[in-house]
Amino acid sequence: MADEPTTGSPRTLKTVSRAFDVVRALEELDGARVTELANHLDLSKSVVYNYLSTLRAEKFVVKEGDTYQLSLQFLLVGEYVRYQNILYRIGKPEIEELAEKTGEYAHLATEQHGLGVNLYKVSGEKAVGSDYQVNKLQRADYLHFSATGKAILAHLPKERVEWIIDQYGLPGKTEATITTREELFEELETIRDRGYSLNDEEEIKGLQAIGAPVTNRHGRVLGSISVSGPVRRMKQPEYHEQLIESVVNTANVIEVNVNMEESDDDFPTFS
Amino acid sequence: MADEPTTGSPRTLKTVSRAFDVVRALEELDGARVTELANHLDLSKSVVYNYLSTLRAEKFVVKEGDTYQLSLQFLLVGEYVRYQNILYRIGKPEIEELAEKTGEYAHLATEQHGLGVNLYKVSGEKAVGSDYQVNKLQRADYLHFSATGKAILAHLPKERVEWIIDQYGLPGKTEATITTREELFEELETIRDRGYSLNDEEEIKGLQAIGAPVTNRHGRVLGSISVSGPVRRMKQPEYHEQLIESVVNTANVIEVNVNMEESDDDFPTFS
DNA sequence: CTGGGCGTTTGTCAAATACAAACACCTATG
DNA sequence: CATAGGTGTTTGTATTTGACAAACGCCCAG
Repeated sequence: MADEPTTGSPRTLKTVSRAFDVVRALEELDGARVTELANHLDLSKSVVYNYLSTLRAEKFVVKEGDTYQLSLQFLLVGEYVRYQNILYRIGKPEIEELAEKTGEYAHLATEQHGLGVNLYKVSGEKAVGSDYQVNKLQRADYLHFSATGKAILAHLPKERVEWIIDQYGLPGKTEATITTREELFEELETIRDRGYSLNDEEEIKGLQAIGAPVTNRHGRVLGSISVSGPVRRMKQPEYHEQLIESVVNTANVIEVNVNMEESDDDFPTFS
Repeated sequence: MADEPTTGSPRTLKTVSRAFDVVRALEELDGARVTELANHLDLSKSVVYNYLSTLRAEKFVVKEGDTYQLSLQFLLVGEYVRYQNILYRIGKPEIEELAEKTGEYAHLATEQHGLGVNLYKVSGEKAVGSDYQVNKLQRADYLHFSATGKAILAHLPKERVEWIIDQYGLPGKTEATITTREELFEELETIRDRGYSLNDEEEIKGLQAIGAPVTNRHGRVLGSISVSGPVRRMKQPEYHEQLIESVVNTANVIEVNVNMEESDDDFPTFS
């Protein structure tokens, strides 16, 4: 209705965007019926019905009785994407070993669209937490308040970090969260200097994490790893040093293996 | 299999379908550039460019240099969908225990759109196979030649089984695969009678699997589990009986727990 | 310096979608 | 048992919106 000037650059297809609005709504509502979705999205029933029918024909949505749900197709495609990721393929067993050795939670993360995504999580023996925490990869989250995130930020080009901050800001999570540019850039330099990152109750009160980046041979950061646990335990001096050693060492092992494999990866895709 | 005349009941949105064509092409090609995709999909460059831009704006695609890839967004949504599935939430730890106890591969599967989807896999100590096999959930596959699939089919309404056969046929995979309706329906009755299913080299030569269904209190089948291993080992009489016992027992435990949690309404399922 | 490859942008017309209203179906309830 | 109000689904139609080809700018190799 309002005359949007035909926005110059990339012409975005509204029909496709709306399809993903439907997907997001189905996620938010944990499945929904036609009318419910129509209200939620401010579209007419018939339009929503057509989107759902199409998504269903594409097998990304299932209908159970009268309610529509996202289908496991997302999981299948998602697992494919994860398996394509070299950091995941190489890092997974190493992270498992790290969790076993330290007994703490271990994480493998990467960056996408300026946010952090966990590729894999394992909990060691000492790690106690809700089943939910361990089993669910939560949504993409800010990079500036996690150990994995800060390790990544520290090795991203400065202009990219600036872009990310412009895009998402630096929202606080606890009293310890870094929320200003200057502080953050200082922190990132410290991280680069000492080779590991620390999340000192900046995300969750009582939780500390130690992270280290994984970069490829060209200096590009592929992602990062971390271990985390209760501050009380994590802060004991000798234990702390030991953990840093383990994390940095594991990151190093992954790095070497990734770079050995990636030499073949520079070829253009065949046919 | 022929195209439907456009005038039909559910009006399907071509723009949305094409967006998913792009997604599938990106999966097939392991990422691609604009021109490559345009050729692959028989669309003009500019059109493909617009689809990619839109998918990127929606964060389901990332651009690395000049090549476009599916993003981890699929994994995040997929993990959400999996976690929504009660069979996964309840079954996962039980399947892990089953794999540990038996030492074999253990699977947790469900049905969607008439095909089988693995929700979870674990490999026990004795199970040796390629890393790939274990780590990757492959695409949705036929139900009629796996132990999990047959256990599911055996407890689906007959008309639904008919629909599935009409839709996908009964393609052979090995010499042992069941490829006729009559044989299959007989087999399904046997499975119902004895309470477990057997895949005797019907999918992969040399591999046997034992499966059992998980149904809810209304008799609707939610999915199934299985263990699998080399025929030589699996066929040893006492071991065989022991495995059946373990599988049926685990399925039962999951069933009880699911039904305790599922106090609410349930709808009959359609595709 | 030049040609051909690429990704991106633009103008235009036809096609594909949004909308509302009608339809069919349920299941509560007076 | 009929009716009212709630679904999901279908249809006709106006027009928004996406498809196309051609042009643009860029980069690299010959």
